[in-house]
Amino acid sequence: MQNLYTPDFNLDATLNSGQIFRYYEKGNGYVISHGNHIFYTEQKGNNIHWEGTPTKEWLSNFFALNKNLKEMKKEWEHDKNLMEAIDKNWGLRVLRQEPWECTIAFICSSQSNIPKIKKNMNLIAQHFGTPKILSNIKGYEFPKIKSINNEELLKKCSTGFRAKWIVNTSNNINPKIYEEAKTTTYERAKTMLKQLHGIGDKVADCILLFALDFPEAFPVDVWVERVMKQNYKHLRTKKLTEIATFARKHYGTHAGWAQQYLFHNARTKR
DNA sequence: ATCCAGGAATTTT
DNA sequence: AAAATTCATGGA
Repeated sequence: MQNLYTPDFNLDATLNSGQIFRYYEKGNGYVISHGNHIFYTEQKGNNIHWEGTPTKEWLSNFFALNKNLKEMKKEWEHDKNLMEAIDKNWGLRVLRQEPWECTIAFICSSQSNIPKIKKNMNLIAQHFGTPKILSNIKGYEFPKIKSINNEELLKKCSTGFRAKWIVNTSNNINPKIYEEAKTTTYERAKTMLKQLHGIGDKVADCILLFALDFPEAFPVDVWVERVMKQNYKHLRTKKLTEIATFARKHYGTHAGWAQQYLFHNARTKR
């Protein structure tokens, strides 16, 4: 296995915080399928070991190792509740995903839950994607853009009423949308994504944050809504978009990372 | 404005 | 054990 130095990194918290869905536990680590890549990885202290298709460069980018968590934490020191969430899950990182897979995952996420999204994504990869087997590591490449276009088959993936959104988006998406979105402003990129079927404010923010390098995007789902309203009483009467706007100002350029800590902490505590 | 779509997970009774 | 509720988008 190859080795990668990963300071301030928590593989368990990162994978289990509802960002990616095609992975399973194996041995002391995980088998992860994402985009075209399949690999096994496990963490030992400040290093991860891995084997599979990715290069070291791809993995470093995927795990967003260039981001400085200690600096982010400093910017958020005024927020006591966030400090608690961070300390409990130190090393949780926002991954840099392959945008198409991320798009489909979060269209599936609407009115759903993490175990079910995992089921949807694994079935979609099995039905529409290509199997990839590296000795004892088994996974699927995620189907290419435009190829997820059979509504009947999508319904067999338990996607329910989202099946037609996926077909519609798959057929109508401009493959260059991601490159274009990356080079424009947060607001404009969000507007572009929301043209697609099944993508509203929350799903758009997830794609911006998890795949398009907009760390300020602050997706507000019920968990985050609850925790924000609890921590900031003046938000109790506000709408979701107002909460998101407040949070982007309040937490700054990496508000989305703060969101990821708040979300994971809210879901795992008790 | 309000209701519903499909469905596993979660919470309440 | 069984019943009610959860959950984000778009269309009626």
